[in-house]
Formats: sequence, C-alpha cells, structure tokens
Amino acid sequence: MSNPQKTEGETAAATGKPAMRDSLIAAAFQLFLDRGYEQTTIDDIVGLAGVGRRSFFRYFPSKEDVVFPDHEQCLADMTAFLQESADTDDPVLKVCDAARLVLRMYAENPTFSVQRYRLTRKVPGLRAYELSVVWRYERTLADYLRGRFAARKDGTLRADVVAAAVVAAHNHGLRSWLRANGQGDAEAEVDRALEYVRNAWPAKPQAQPAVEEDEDDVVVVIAKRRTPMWRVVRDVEASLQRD
Amino acid sequence: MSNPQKTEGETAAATGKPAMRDSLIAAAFQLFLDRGYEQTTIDDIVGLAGVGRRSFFRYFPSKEDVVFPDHEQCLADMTAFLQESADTDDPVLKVCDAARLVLRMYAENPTFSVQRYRLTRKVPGLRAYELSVVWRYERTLADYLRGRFAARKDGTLRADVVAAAVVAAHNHGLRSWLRANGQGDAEAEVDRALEYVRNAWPAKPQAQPAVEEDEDDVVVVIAKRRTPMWRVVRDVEASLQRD
DNA sequence: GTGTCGACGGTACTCGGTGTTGCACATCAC
DNA sequence: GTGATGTGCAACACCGAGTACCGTCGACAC
Repeated sequence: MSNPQKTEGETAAATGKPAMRDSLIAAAFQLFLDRGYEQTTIDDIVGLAGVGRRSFFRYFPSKEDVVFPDHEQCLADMTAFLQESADTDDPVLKVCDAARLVLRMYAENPTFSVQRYRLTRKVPGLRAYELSVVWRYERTLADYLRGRFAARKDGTLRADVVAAAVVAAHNHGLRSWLRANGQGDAEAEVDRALEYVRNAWPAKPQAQPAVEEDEDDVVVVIAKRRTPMWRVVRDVEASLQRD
Repeated sequence: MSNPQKTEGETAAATGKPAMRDSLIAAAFQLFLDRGYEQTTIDDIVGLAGVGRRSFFRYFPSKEDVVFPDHEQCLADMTAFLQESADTDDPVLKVCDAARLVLRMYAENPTFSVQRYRLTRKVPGLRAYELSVVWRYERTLADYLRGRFAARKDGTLRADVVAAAVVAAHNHGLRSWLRANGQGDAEAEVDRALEYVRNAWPAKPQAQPAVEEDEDDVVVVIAKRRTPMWRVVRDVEASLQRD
C-alpha cells in the first residue's frame, strides 16, 4: 500500500511503477470493496493487475494473505524487539510495548486498516485467518514470557494468561478505534487498556519494593494501610518466591 | 463416537447400525490417523463409509468439521448454562464453571481427544479451525461478562480481558493434560489454572479495610523467606487492622 | 556464442465445496 | 389396491482455490 515493502524495491525503482506485489494488493482491494471478497476470483485480480495468474501465488501463498500483507513483517519486528535487550526489568511492560508495535502498524494507514476491518468482520474466512495471525502474535509474546518466568512456580501458566490478557486488551482498544473509523487517539485507548492489565499483574512487588536480602534471608514489605489485603498477600507471595 | 448425538437416533435404533454421521466420523478418523489428514480426500472417506460423496456434506459443512463433531453441541450447552440463573453472585466464577463444561467434553473421550489433539497440532488448517472454535467460546463468555459488567467503568474491556484470561488458563490446563496422553487429573489441573486467574481479579475487588487515609500510615512486615504463607498473611492482616 | 539464474506466463491437474437431477422408499388420500 | 407427495441418498456436472510442470524472456557471466 502506501508504505511498500523495501525488499523488492529494485525493479520498482527502475521502472517507476509500483512493484507487482503492490499492484496486486491495490487491485485486490479495489475489487474486494467493490463486489465483495468471495465474489472476487483470483482471475479477476490478476486480470485487473495485468499479470499472470501464477504470479499472484508467487507473492501471496493464498487469497487471504493479500488482505494482510504487512503482518508477516510486523511479526518479525516483534520477535526482533523482544530479543533485543530481552532482560529488561519488567517483562509485562516489555510485552505491552511489543503489542504496541502492532497498533502502530494499523495506525500508519488508518483508511486501509478501517477498510480491512470492515472486510474482515463480514467474511468468515478472513476472520478465521485473522485469528490465526493473532494467535501467532500471542504465541510470540507467550514464548518470551515463558523465558522470563522460567524460574517462577507457575511460569508457563502465568506466561500464557498474561499474553492472552495483553492481546485481548490491545485488541479491545484497537477495535474500538477501528469502529470509530480511525478517528480518535488509538494510542491512548490502547494505553489505557494495557494499563488495566498491568494493574492486574503488578510489575514487581511494586508498591514499595523494599525487599531486603540479609544473612537471615528475610523479606521486608512496606505497605500502606489502605492497601487491599489481597494485594499485599500477592506481593508478599511473589517476594517469597525467588525469581 | 461413543457418545452419539441423539437427534437422529431413529434410523439408528431401527437398523441397529450407527447412524451415517457416526460412521462418517469413524471412517474419517481411521483414515486421518492412518495416512494423515491432508492425504485423505472426501472420496476416500465416503468410499470407506460406503456412502455417497454428497452425503458427507449433508452432515458436515466442511472437511474440518468432521474433526470437531461435538463442539457445536458444547457451545450450545455453554450458552444455556450462562443463561440459566445468570445473576449468580460472582460472574468470574460463573465463567470459570462454563469453561469447565468444555473440559468435561474433552474428558469424556480421552483417547479420542488425545488423537484429535495430535492431529490438530500437526495440520495448520485444523489449528486454524480450532482457533475459530475457541474464539466462539471466548466470545460467548465475553458477551456474558459484558452484561454483568455493564455498570462498571471499563465494563467491556474488563469482560474481554477476563474472558481471554479464563480461556487461556483453561486451555493451558487442558493442553497439559492432552500432552500427557490423557493421564492425570485434568479437572485438578484446570482448577488450579482457573484459580490463578480468579486471584488476579478477586471476586470483591476491594473489601476496603476502611482505614483512615494518612499518607504516612504504613505497615512494615519483616519475614523470613521460609516463613509459611499463612503466617505471613495472619501477621499482615493483624497489622493492617487498626489496633 | 553457451550456460545459468531468476522472474514471469500458460496449461493442466487435484481437490474441496455447491447445485441439480433422478431414484428408491415411506406416507397418506382415495 | 393406485397415485401424489415428500424425503434421504447417489450420481453427475460444475466452480474456484491452489499446485506442478514447463516454456519464455532477459540479465549476466565466461
């Protein structure tokens, strides 16, 4: 679309016209929005783009893939982001930031994202495809958290649940922005949603960390009287498990 | 299936042989396990079952559906369960119990469930189909929670996140049971996982101790790491209560 | 020149899924 | 009994996504 991948830019730079991949995307969306996804055949798309049928499948392994042309790159970006400085202090924060990468991708092309959203809501096949994409994001986050939570007692469980919650919160904010036709502040919306998740699983025994190691191996917890009991218990519990 | 649907039992009761639907499922799984899912065509299945090709699609709208023959019923059961006495005191508990319905369905046929699990892990198309099924469960739970959380500030967000967390916890326990070939106590595993989620969002969000607010009003607790949890809780609780 | 490599197009094929037709059989009116 | 109607199933034809194979053309070596 308006932000073409740079990987096959050579021929595009030489000829001046967009690369075949981009012209296929443009032709596909024009037809999808015009007559509907299922009413559009591959032959229609390649006919409009003026290329051979075989070329379509060279760039997109399936008809659904042309609807989500940038997710593969975003997934790679997320993986790279999680690998660089993987030892940040707060794993949940790191994962929230990784989720924000997806939001940014959507926010880069609001009109395109909104069009795709409406398409995806209508066509069951596209919804199923989107679910599998979301699942890959969630798996990426969960795998990262599993590494960070490896020392904990229920590390893998915690990783799976936190990843699911982060993805759900992110998607909640994203979808409300998409339903509003890309108006409003998507970042703020998602920030609020992610903050909600982060409050459920506090970063560190945060309130007042005040965990002092000593010869006698003690834990010191300082809490305000107002702090709800369940929260104190949880923080103490987290402190007692050496992570 | 050892638990055939009762809806078309008339002809089965008359002839004594399992209904066509069940014989199709049996033939399909026999071939899937023998030569693989993608290597098996619809013609193979109907040939083994001794029925016409068109009959397959009368009972299963797609090839994937024959792998998940009971989810439609389970989804209906869950919806009914959430509608009856929808005004229970704790919505999260209710949703956890609804998730347990799915576990029970899996636990009814351990060998079948394990076989299907292995199939689903291998075949991407089946994984995508399973994701769409899980998504429908999650939507059902989220819709229920939206109704219950309607009065809250971030009701829909909370509903989406809790539903996702519950589903993730349930699936975590379920999958670990499936990976163990159906050995062990699936119920206990899932109970533990769901309990973890319920701790993150406690039933009554705040049983405020109603302590006067004084910014400097803090409690200090010092405990050895080896101290039993119940004792720490007791001491903290005692300290938090105004003396 | 020849060899090779890579991008593209064309053709034929497999297979999932749908629509249609015709047959066998049961039921019911008469 | 006979004929009309409805239903479940098989057989056939058809569509479209996706794949395998091959052929073409241009770029670039040597």
